[in-house]
Amino acid sequence: MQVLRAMKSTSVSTEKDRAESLEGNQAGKREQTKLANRAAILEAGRQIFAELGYEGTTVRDIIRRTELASGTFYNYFKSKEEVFHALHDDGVARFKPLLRAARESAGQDFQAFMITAFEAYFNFLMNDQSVDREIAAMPEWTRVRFDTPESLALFDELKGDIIAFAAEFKLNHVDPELLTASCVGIAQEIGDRLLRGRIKDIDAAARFAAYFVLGGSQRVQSEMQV
Amino acid sequence: MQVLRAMKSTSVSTEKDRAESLEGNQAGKREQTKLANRAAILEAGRQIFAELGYEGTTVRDIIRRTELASGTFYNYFKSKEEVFHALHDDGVARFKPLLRAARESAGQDFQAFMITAFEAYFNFLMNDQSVDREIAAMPEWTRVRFDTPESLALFDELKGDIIAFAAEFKLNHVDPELLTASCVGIAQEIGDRLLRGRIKDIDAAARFAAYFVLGGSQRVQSEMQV
DNA sequence: ATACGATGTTGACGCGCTGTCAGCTTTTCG
DNA sequence: CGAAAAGCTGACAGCGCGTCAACATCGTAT
Repeated sequence: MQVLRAMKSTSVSTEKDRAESLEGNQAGKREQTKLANRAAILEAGRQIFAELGYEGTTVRDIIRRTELASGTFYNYFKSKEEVFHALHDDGVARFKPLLRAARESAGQDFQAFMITAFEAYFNFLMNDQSVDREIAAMPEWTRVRFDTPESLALFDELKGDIIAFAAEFKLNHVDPELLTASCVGIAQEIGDRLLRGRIKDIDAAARFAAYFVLGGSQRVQSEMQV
Repeated sequence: MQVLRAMKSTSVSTEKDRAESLEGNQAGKREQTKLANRAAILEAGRQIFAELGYEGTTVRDIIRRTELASGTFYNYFKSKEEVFHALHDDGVARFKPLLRAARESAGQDFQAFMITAFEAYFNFLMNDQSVDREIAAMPEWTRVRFDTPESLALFDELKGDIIAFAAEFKLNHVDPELLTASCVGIAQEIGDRLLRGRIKDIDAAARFAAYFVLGGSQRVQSEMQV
């Protein structure tokens, strides 16, 4: 049985847009079911991953939560990994505009960019219904991390921004790759602690990270004393 | 068939010590085979994980590389995850003394500690036969990360060191948890790039990281211009 | 030396997941 | 409307999982 009007309202946004864009036009029924099935699988996957963790879920678990037959799954995805990648990429796509907004609101102000960007990331982490959020928050010892092309594109975009600011501030001896990597590493580790509740204050964390990137622990010291 | 004198010379060091310490004494034969079996499984696991990746390997793959029967595996480990954790912990145990050496050689010099510690970590990553090294170097999109109690203990030790230096330098407004987390994040991301060959110069990377932690991008700029 | 209990090993078994494919249903289009 | 294309279905063979009754080996008491 195919899934026609499945998709709960919680469905993944970018994917939903994809569906709706064809729905308005009188798309062929075939086209519609394909979109609906894909969306149903993704939504089921999002739920199951959140419940069972990445390792714990099976393709069968996902498909069982839809009205589709097991074989149909493989018309849309090769494996659970591909489902997760699609969900992950969707999250990245949702975050991208937030990063762009941070850059635009900051103008030439490197410090403002850093604070806004870290804030945007941490808020996104804590509030967006992304798979990564659910997964990372699980009390597991073994975790997964994903480097999709979409992730790498985001990294490159951030690197581009950082290169621009570095040029502005004559940081010509600072390797942009290393600098960007460090920012990402910091965001990851601090984000992880936020998700696990070991740290509560999102804004303080963002300021810490931003000052740290700009001037290291010394700068943090001078800025954080109220 | 039990494995008595299995262990290749490449076997995991800490575990090997455990075996040899009992071998010298006239340990019971039972005791010996237990150690040898455990070691054989670990060594087989190390190889297979390196060949097939974490996700790709099965308990059967591991046991097939030993002379043991499948049921025996479960007398020693609950799952492949537990094998990996043991291998991982072993790596952590091998790294720990290197970190201690860095702290002792640095005396009261925070900068020296940071440089030596990052150098030690990056060299360890690139040269030690750890599972993590092999795994991280694989061209996968999906990766695993492990937070074992052993890892957390290492983190706490590092945090303790950092707290000591922070007190020395009156960094009383710098949250040690966040600072340590940032160091770890930087080490992870840069280490990853070293493993994947995107970056070559280990010492330059260590200096970058150390200066970055101390004084952020500005400090890197002023220190790295030869 | 022998015998017996304890300890550990073995591999076959039932179960569930994987990915496939022949057959069937639905859609498209002339 | 009818034929061809598209795609859904679920049964199936293959394999990994964790278990366990039967068996082998070791330690120990006599």
